[in-house]
Amino acid sequence: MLTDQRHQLIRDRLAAEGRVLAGELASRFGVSEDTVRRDLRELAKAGECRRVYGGAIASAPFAAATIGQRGGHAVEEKARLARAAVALISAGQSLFIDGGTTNEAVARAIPLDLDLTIATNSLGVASALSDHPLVELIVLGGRFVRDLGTCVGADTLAAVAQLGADLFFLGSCGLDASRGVTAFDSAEAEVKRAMARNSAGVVIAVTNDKLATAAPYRVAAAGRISHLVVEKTAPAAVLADFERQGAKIHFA
Amino acid sequence: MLTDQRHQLIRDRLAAEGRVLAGELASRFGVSEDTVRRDLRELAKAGECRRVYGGAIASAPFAAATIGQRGGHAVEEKARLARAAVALISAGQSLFIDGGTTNEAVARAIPLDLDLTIATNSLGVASALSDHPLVELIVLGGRFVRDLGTCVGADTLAAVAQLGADLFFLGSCGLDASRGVTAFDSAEAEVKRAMARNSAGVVIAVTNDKLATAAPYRVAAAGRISHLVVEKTAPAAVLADFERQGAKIHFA
DNA sequence: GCATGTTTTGCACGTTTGTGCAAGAAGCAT
DNA sequence: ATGCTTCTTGCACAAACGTGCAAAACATGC
Repeated sequence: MLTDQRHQLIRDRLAAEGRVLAGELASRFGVSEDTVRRDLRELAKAGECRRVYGGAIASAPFAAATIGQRGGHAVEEKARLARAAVALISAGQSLFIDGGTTNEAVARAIPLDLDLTIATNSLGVASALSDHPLVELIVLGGRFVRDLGTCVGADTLAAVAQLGADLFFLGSCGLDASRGVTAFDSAEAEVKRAMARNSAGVVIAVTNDKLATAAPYRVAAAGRISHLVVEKTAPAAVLADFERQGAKIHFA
Repeated sequence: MLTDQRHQLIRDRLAAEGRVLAGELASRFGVSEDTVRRDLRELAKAGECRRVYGGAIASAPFAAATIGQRGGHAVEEKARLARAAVALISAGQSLFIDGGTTNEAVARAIPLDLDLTIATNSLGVASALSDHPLVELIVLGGRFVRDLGTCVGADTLAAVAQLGADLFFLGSCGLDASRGVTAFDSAEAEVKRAMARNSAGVVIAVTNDKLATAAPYRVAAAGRISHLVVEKTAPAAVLADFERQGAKIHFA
């Protein structure tokens, strides 16, 4: 990867999110953090960003415009979860990625130098992956549900049925050790079930607010979860229940 | 291999990808890296690219040309075309919308209070429509082609085959009265053909630079075009040819 | 036909640039 | 204050670079 190219991508990201993290960029570009830090130093010298501990933020005039817009603190938490989740992926694997903001964060966190085959029914995930040159992207079409940002229905199920994956990144609505993974919508749950059925492993990354909650429609038993990525502050008691049922716990 | 020939190929690649790698070109052309470097130095001297460590990137004036084409100054013209094209839509209709920046502009121009059923294989179109509350949106999945921003392949064709539409907004690569509508890619052309087959009317909105040009793969005969939306400055002679074959001309 | 000059290309050389690693300093958090 | 992460600096190594040179391909002139 060319140095200037990296600089441009950093600029893009600064424009999109207002701030960047050194570690995140490093894993994304497949280079060492030192290199990213050097890049950031150069951009800062050119006045394109301001260097801060941990990364850099877009310089003043621009920052005002975007940072307010996406001010959520959950954004950072989800990005952290996403980085931990991405660590479970190996080159050459094929993945299902479900919808939801956490999974969109996962898609954004996938390094550019990883060759993967990824099938998704989420528009947001597909968009996030559309600039990954090494990712073979398969869009699972169907009836688009606005509230979810994903496609569901018979067409989606048929498309999923034709595929298999090593890992399935399941966007969870509710997660409870006894009731398992649950969703708010029947058709959505059906698609998730199909993806789970055709995947070797199931990965779920959740923020604490989803833990120990349940929604009406059942997607999978807790025992089906291979990897559970949670915040450091997740309640240990809840995690122990999942762990007992075979899930490997990863802290972001 | 001739020197000028090599130069042209490098130019093409710069135009297509925005950057080139010295080593990559060397192995591709079967010459030494030194030769490629000499080529790049010459092109850089002529202002056609900027030399960077590892290769070269398209220089500013050129980058402006392509970026502008994809979203700079032509944007206003495309928005104007899009507004004129949208006027052809009636409430309650079902549409196919193809990929391309012009069609994305069409999608954005669709009023929020129109209830429609729209099927698209373009991520950009789908995203643009994802906030239209009254639009029933169907995503036509398949293998995603980065350069086109659309899905193609057997899955896409199968999805199209199940649907019918009143109007098909065809994103055209080349448009010529005798050769008809043409596309750059075989799989892309196939999807367009399927959409045209299942639609009552075909609408094409084009900027002047696409008129009277042709690409390798044939999509449909000129006689298949129901509505042609063009700029006010489009050459009358060309339009007359289409009109004779049954297309209704609309000026943006 | 042969010699000469020009252009192009590949190779060898030393130099520059970018990158990763290690060690120590500095910043942040608990 | 302690322990962690992140930062800077120096260093080493590999990749890419430019230059000079020689061989080959081609054209040109005698």
